Amino acid sequence: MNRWLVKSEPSAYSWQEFLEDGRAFWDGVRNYQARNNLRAMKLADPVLFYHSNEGHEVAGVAEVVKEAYRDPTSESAEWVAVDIKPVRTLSNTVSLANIRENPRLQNIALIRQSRLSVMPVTEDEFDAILEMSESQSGK
DNA sequence: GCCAACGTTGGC
DNA sequence: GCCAACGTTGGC
Repeated sequence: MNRWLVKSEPSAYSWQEFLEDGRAFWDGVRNYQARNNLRAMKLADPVLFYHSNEGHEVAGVAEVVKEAYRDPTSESAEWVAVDIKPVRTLSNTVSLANIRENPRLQNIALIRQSRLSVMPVTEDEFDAILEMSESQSGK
């Protein structure tokens, strides 16, 4: 099983909207590296949902419910979409600033490749983010 | 609003 | 095939 992180601008599609929808088509990706990551997603892989541009935070955990298929929003067959559904909302969001401060997350693609919108996350990185969410009881 | 990072395009 | 110009993303 692999773990992933996807970015969304809250003004375009927020975690809250995703919760209300109960499922989302992850389409519109037009970057080869991101597409390759979409193609590698398997059913039930966990996916962190990150708010870019505004918020700068991981808001929740989703999972893959449909593996890559041709992106209906593109005329070209080279682009793909996946479907994901919300699994749980983090008890506390984990901010980019906090991620930067965590020694376990120094190599996370979110920091190293800030423009990539779909990226793999290691098991340790995934666990570290969930632990940070649980431990920030006062914030 | 600015700027760094980086992907894409097009001239040569 | 190289590289400059340009566009986009996303943090600050």
